[in-house]
This record gives sequence, structure tokens and C-alpha cells, in this order.
Amino acid sequence: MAELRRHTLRDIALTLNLSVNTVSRALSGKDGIGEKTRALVRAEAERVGYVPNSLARSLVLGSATTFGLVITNPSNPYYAQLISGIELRAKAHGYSLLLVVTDEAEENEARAAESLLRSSVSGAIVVPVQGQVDSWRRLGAVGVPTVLLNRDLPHLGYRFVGTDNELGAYQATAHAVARGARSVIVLEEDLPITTIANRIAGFRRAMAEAGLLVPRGSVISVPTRRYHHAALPWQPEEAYRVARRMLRRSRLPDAVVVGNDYFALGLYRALAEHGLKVPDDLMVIGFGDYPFAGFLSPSLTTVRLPAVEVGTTAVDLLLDEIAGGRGGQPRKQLIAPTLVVRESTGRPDGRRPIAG
Amino acid sequence: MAELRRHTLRDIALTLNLSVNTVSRALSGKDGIGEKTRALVRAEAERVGYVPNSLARSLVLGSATTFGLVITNPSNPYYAQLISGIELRAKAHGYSLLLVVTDEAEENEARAAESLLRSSVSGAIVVPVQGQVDSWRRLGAVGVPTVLLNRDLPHLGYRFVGTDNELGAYQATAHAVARGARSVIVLEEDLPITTIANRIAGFRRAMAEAGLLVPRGSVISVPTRRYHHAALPWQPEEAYRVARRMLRRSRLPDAVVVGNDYFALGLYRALAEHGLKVPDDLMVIGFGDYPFAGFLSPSLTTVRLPAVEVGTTAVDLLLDEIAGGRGGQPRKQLIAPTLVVRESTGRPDGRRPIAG
DNA sequence: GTGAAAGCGCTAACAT
DNA sequence: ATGTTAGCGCTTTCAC
Repeated sequence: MAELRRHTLRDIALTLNLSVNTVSRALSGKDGIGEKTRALVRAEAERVGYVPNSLARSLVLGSATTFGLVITNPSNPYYAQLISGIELRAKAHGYSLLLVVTDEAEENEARAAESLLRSSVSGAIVVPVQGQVDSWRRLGAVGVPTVLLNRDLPHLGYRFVGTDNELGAYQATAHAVARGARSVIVLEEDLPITTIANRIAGFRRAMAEAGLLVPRGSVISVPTRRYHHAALPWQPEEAYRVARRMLRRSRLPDAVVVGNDYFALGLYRALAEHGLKVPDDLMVIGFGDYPFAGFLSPSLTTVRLPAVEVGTTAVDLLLDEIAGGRGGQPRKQLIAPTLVVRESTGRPDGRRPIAG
Repeated sequence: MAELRRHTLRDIALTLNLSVNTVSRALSGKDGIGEKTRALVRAEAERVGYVPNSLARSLVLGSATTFGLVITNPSNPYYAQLISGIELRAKAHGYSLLLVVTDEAEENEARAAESLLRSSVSGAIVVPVQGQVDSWRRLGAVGVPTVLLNRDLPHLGYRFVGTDNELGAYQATAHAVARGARSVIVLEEDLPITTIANRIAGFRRAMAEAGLLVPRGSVISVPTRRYHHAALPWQPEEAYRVARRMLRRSRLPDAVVVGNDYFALGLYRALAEHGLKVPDDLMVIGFGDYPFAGFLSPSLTTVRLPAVEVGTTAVDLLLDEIAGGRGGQPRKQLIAPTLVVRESTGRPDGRRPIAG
């Protein structure tokens, strides 16, 4: 069926005594071709196992049916889900995915941008590192539709889809307050990204609305960046260290909101070692609703992030731009997260919550 | 710097009054070119922000500098790590990554194979679904070097890299036995893949060596396949259900070896609900050493899988084949996992183990 | 309804 | 050391 060299349109044309052109149109479903001819060509293509050469096709057309996907770290469960969602949607529309991992490093980002350019991707979905270097301007400049994910770079004017992190942190904090917390501490990654700035803003808003003070030191950074290596999970450990220091130093807060569910793991351990009980001594609220969150003990109240929805929206925006549309939609789209209440913030009804 | 149309070799040739060919060689670092000319060309390329068109290059050369990576489910932490590792290594050698997700479905697999073919990838790394359909033969048939990951298809003759699952399960079981277990139960996914068959074999070997019986029903399937949807984490929940049934029915085993750490979460919950203590009433051993394993309470003894090593080895094999080498290495390469002992199998020293 | 010709941007072979 | 020619496999334009 298939030999060592791939068959081309020319091969089929030759055996059928047709022109390459005719074969091309027969297979691409264009009209202006006899039904018998079309059937003939299709049969022969089938027989020899013809597979079109996308390189040639894309070269003529000026762009490949490929989307570039630039992610900081696929080992983050949130991004893993995102990748699946994006791949599924892209595939459904006939696009392949070129995956580039930046590992939160600007150097990689510059190379990633060039890689997408070289490959003539027809669109790009990018989680930018948000550093000093501007690696993504060129994509737009040469006409590659680009959508930013989760971290905005407003000056580029690209469309943006992300989670409403401000709202998420607000919900988390407000929930803690509603359950009686008067002092709340936030544990966040030390990345200089808007994601985190927004969460802190949400936290402050909730506190302000409740008329609660936010003393200095209420937002604690967990140093993770220098450990960034996409293949390694480092976060619970680092959060554990930071949490231990926190428990030694300060007066105990009533609740801790952490930047991701891994942090909650480290915090849980530190608290256990100090003989503190969650939620009785201290409430914990996570971010992410990672697969394990509902199965910890106590199960973790956490902000579920709409990873798949964010991903598919990004693809849709790209498809829309490729189709020429800029259908009046706003540049910036924020998708609301959902607070999933579990045991780590108390169980007022006395029953064990259902895992989610 | 960059305008809407990308610059080509021709553009540079025109402005410098050189032939396209000369420019090409100047930039590609071939010799037989004047140093001044080369400098001139490079400067101009830099000035206009020249980016080579890989489509054209690959079309001429017959294959793209791209590897196809076919994964069943990126939301599995093991595969997430694998992806990172592969991407890093491939990138270091100048290869991009075309990612295709199969979601354990044969239909997707057939389409995936064709997608790689269309894109003229220069190599493929594949985690096959191991179903009835033979989607991967054609790749090899048209000369695309292909490496199978984790699940072998020996009849294809492709190189294979994977984890030594037999050994992993053996270690896990032997460890439980060494800690006093006389009856051991295995909870595995219901996928018809060699991975799982091998683990069961390892389990049986350990039991046999210890002179222990393996009664019927010692291997329990957790139905996950029908839920397969790469973007959704379903496993703890399913394992929880199965574990609950197990606890109602049978006499209590001394230890349970589970197919992945998610299952351990479900099992933990079921045990807690039955008022059973780990490890005192029952030991639990996981598979995967997912990032949370060391932070559960009790922390989970588990088989750490060499995801990154498997991934980079796969890339190296591909590079080797592309370089023409088939350097006498065996077709099949198994990398040994490591048992990480933590609290869930008892703490003979009475001290809390360190998280890993 | 079908064919011939041109060209996408690049590299390789063969000039000079 | 540089230029010319040809061609990778496909689609588009324009004849017939």
C-alpha cells in the first residue's frame, strides 16, 4: 500500500493520464470536474494511500494549518488541562498544534516567537512570561493572529482571554470572612505577573469591603521562580518552608489563601507539624481545584479555574480572526472562576462535603 | 524592522546585488563564501529581521525539523512531565514539537498518524493506544523514524523506551511483604495495555517469591476508560467507588498497590470512611510519585517513574536514527523506577519521613 | 471539464 | 567565490 517514497499528486496524475491540476481539484473537492473523473481520482488516491504534503500546500498558501501554543509549564495541572482543551478544539477545526514550553524564561520566549514565525503558524496562543523583553510584537506585525492567555500585554493590542483572578481571590477571601475570619494571609508565587497582582487586588477588595485591616506582611511570596523547571514539581516543598517560617513568626491568621493547590499541601504539612487543625484553628483556601483537592483531608476549599473554557475560547478567537471577523467582541475576555467549598473552611452543616 | 510581508532570501539578494544562492549559503554557514560577503549578508538579514521559512526549507529537504509527539492524556502528571522533558531535549537539538492527543481512542490515533505524515515530521514519539487498529505501521513504511513510549508494539520493530513496570510493581509488592503484608490487592486501570499486564506480572512474581497466595479477585479494575477525556480528572473518584465496594465485600487485605497516585487518594478516603488507619490497618502503595504524594497524610509510599529520563531517551533514539546510526543498542529499553518509601507503609524508625 | 504554466521560498548541482 | 538552473509538491490563473 505505502512504499518508501510518499505518493504525490503527480504520481496519481501519471497513472491516470490526467494533469496534476485535475487531480488536485478532484481531491480538494472543488467543482468544475466530472463526477467520473473525481471518483476515479479518489479511488486511485485511496489505493496508493495518498497523503497530501502540507509543507507544499502551506508554502503556496503562505501559512500552515497549525497553531503555535506557547506555555510556561505543562506540569502545572492547570496548563495540562488547558493544553488538552486547546488541542481538542484546534483539531476539530483541522489545525495541528506546535507546542513550545518557555519555563518562565524570557530567553526561551524569544526563541519561541521565532520558531512560530519560521513555521508559518496561522495563529498563536501565548502565555507570556511578562518580562522586560517584547518577544511577541513581531507575530502581530507580520500578520499572525495572536491571542494572549491568562497574562495580558495590553500595549500589544492582542486579544486576551483569561481567568478573572481578581474575582477568584475576592470570592476566596470573602468566603473566609463570611466564615468568621478577621485576619487573612495570602501566599503567592513570586512571579512578576498580572495574574498575581490581580489576585492580591481581589484579596484587598474583599478585606476592604468587610472593613478589615490588611497589615504589612499579609501577602507572602513563595520563591518558586528560581526553581522553575517545567519537569519538576517544586511547589509544595517551597510553600512548606515559607509556611513554617510564617507560623514561627507572626500571630496566627484566621485564614490563609494560597496561590495554588500545591501550596495548600505544603501549608497543610506545616500546620500539622505545629499541631494546628484545619479548619478549626485556621482555614485554608486554594486556587486551581487540582484533581487531588477534593481528596485531601480535610478536603480543600478552592477556586476552580475554568481551564478548558479559557483554552477553547482562545481557539475560537483565533478562528474568528482568521476568518476575517473581529466581530465586535471586546479585546479582553475574563472568565469567572468558581469557588468550591469543602472542609478546609469549616463545615457548618456538620456533614462531610461531597468531593468535586 | 519587520513589515507585514516576511522578508525572503530574494529580498536580501536584491538589495545586496547578490544571487539568492549566495545569500542562502552565507546565512546557513556553508563555506565557499567571502568573509566580507558573509558579514554583509548577515548584517542585512539582521537589519530586516529575516526569518527563514521552514516550510520551503523542509519541502526541499523532504522533512521538517519537527518531531511528532502523540500522547494519550497530558493531564496525567506523568505525561505532563514527559512532555516537558521531550520538548526541552528536542528544542536543544533544533526540533519543534507537533503535539497530538489521542485520549485513548483509536479513531484519534488513525487521524494522528495521518497528521504526522502530512506534516512530514522527521520523527515520531508515540504512546500507542494498543487497540486493534494498526495506525503506526505507515510511519515506518515511509521512512519516518518512530519510537514507542511506555507501550510496546513489538511486531512493528520500532524502538521502544519505557518504564520497567514489572519491576516497579515487584518492588512495591515486595516492600509491602517485607513490612509484613501477607495478602495484597492491586487496583489498576481497566485499560488493555501492556503497562498494566506487566505490573500485574511483577505483583505476582513478588507474591510467588514470598510464597504467598494470590487468590482470585486480587486484581481489581477501576473503570476509567469510558470516562477518558483528557481535560478531566476522574480517577480519584472512580477509585474511591471501587475501593468502597472492595471494603464492603472482602476480607481486608494487608496492603493495596494502586496503579497511580490518584487512585491512592480515592482509597484513602474510602478507608477513612470505614474508620481504617493507614498504615496500621492497611498499607497503601502508589504509582507515579505525583507531586502531592509526599504531602498527603499519611504521606504516600509510591513507585517513582522516570518520566523525564524516558522522554529524553526517546528523543535521543530518534536523533540517533536520523543520524543514520542504529548503534547496536537494543530495540527495547526499560528504565527502572524507584520505590519511594514514606508513611503509608509504616514508619519503622518512628520518625516522620522527609517529603520527596 | 481539463490542461499548461507560473510560482510559493528554499537548497543542491552544476556552472563560471 | 559567486551565479544559474532545476526542482521539492502543491495551488492559482488562465487557456482551451
